[in-house]
Amino acid sequence: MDRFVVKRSAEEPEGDGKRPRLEEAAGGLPHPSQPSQEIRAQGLSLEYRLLFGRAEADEIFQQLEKEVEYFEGEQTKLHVFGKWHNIPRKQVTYGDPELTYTYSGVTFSPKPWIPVLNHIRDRLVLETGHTFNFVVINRYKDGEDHIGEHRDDEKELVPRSPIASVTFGACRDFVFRHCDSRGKNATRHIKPIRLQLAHGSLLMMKYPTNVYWYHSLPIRRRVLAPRINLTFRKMMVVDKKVR
DNA sequence: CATCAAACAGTAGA
DNA sequence: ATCTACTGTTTGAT
Repeated sequence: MDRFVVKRSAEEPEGDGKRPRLEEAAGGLPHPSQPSQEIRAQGLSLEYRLLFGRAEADEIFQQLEKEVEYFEGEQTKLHVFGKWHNIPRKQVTYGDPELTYTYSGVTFSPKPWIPVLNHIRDRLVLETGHTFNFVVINRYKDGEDHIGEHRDDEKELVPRSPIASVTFGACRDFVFRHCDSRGKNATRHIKPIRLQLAHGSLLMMKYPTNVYWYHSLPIRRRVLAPRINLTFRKMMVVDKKVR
């Protein structure tokens, strides 16, 4: 791994701006309890660290397995290239009640917050100084479950707000690819960036990562255990359009 | 109107 | 013999 810069920064209060954010002014500076790795490439800005120790992560994982209720029925299907597919994972959204979230033409309403999710969310505020009002939970039952390349570029996201990706359970490869180096007509040759996301880890995806970089969780047949990933976001309240 | 897809299937190469 | 990475899909939504 020599094509991107990894910097150690245990104490750095904020990565991308000179001025403190409003949230920090309100809630105090973040207090990271673990050293973080900064991962940078052109247009990519990530911060990776462990958020929970082994014992606490184990406990949260079990709680998630017991208490999270995933979408069923229509909400587990996706229409792509003229065909309907069952998504190769389980998925659900939780969040503040007035929010909605749309992808691939389907609008989701979040389920109301539950204690285990608030526990994780509180820790994120404490450690990063950012607040979140919405979370997408994906459960990959084993290495066959996966998600294809995409960007988190939904309209409802607060512009430039970071996305916090928290992982529990099996460690899986996670791949970033630059939009200009995908497919046959690639205009540039930017090598993909591969990360491994460990049990209890946090990956902060900061602006402008999602403008230029696609990410995916590819199939890994040797992985037999489940992984639960939670992506916490900050969404805007959008008036529902009446047509 | 042009773009392009949170899916899979097929295939080549490791 | 697997497994992985890359290409194409071909149609409806934005």
